[in-house]
Amino acid sequence: MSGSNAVAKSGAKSGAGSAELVQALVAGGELTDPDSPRGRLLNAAARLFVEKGFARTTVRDIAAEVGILSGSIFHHFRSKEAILCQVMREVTTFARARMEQAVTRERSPRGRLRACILCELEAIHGRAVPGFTILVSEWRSLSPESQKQVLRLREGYEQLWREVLADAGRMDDPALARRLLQGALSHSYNWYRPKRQGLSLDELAGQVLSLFARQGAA
Amino acid sequence: MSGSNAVAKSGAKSGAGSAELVQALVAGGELTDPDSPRGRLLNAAARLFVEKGFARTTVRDIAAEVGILSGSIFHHFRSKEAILCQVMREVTTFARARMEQAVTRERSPRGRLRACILCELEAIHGRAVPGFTILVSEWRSLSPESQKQVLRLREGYEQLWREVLADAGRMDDPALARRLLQGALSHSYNWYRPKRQGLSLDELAGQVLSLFARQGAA
DNA sequence: AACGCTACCAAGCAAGCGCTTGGTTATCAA
DNA sequence: TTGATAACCAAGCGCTTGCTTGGTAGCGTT
Repeated sequence: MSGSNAVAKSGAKSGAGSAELVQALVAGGELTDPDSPRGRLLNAAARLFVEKGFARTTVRDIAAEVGILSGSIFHHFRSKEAILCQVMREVTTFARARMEQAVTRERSPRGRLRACILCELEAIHGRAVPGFTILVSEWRSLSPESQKQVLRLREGYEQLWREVLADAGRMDDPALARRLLQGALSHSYNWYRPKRQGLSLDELAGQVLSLFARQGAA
Repeated sequence: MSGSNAVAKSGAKSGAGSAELVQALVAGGELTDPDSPRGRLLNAAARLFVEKGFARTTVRDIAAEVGILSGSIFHHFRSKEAILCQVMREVTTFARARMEQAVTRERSPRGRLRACILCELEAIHGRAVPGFTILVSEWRSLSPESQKQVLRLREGYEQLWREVLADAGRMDDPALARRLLQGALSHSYNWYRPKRQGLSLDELAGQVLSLFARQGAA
């Protein structure tokens, strides 16, 4: 929970917007500068992977998105899969930093759980963490070695979730609760449409919270 | 979609086993005979789609699985996507019939909900409904027209779920509950391993039930 | 002016893809 | 015996894919 990473070192205040958080992570070398050619490629790839899926996105698509030719991509990345891997790494890093920030702001255990839920929902649906859904939907497109790399980064994120869950209620098994929650939340990408339903992300987070923690501990 | 040999294992509960159900549906023209060449192709395709995903499965893979050459597939199906579509249609048909059977056996609302959860878990993890996970994981691989076809069949399955949910507790919104539940259950495909954890599907169903319906209506 | 470096282009290769074509074999009914 | 039909083979076509190669324009440094 105590951020011993570049975020804290860079002095990111609790209330900093996404722009500042990104800046801090870029400065700490944990994220690629989104204004660099490489960063632009990563962002374009993330968007396309979300939109069409990894297999149906070609390197020509990605290249066209940033206005270069397909071959030029391989000046920046060793392979198409390396792009996916790096996207996942950076998405994970950013999502974790963002959730740490959100959790720190809350005082009550239940408030922290709600913050986590909302945080992940925003990552899935908003533009808060572009490419977040890929972590689930394209997981099997990664080679086992790449999976290990991402998993190592992911562990901190999941650890935070589990701590918050364990604090927030009398769940027999926080790890199980997290898994069910992750499935429920990530699947919402397939049906939640903020305009069509009259349901904001914040309200949805509340509904999820009340379903998963009815007895309302703490 | 159930192979004739997969039945014996899963027919532990009371009532008609899967074999009889498949037979009845085949006789009714709702399912392709799994022993026909076309049926064998559908089964092989379903297995491969689950295992490697639709995009990474080639028609040559499917053909090799049943011992024919790739070109011969197109004697039975118009396109690769038509295979996916048909797999999804038959999986949906079978899963619905199976769940109706399971629900009818139960007397209490809570028992019916539990039966639905277990039923879907068995569809996801067991060999009860091979290819069930594709309905979620490969949904976007279908063309819009094919999606409509499958959706029409799916509607009955979802309707049944919603009725059971509405009966089983004081959920404000059965449709929302179903969606969260569907995400949670289908995601379990990515982490649940019956051998590694000491957790049976039946126990998992119980855990899910108690998390989602804590106040224990009915 | 010469260098080194980053970022990119132009062209295309080898492999793999879904799918087509024309023909062969086995089965079975009339 | 003939003819129809289902099931499949053998060969390969046209296209797309990820990726490679060799070269160049621009820029800051020395």
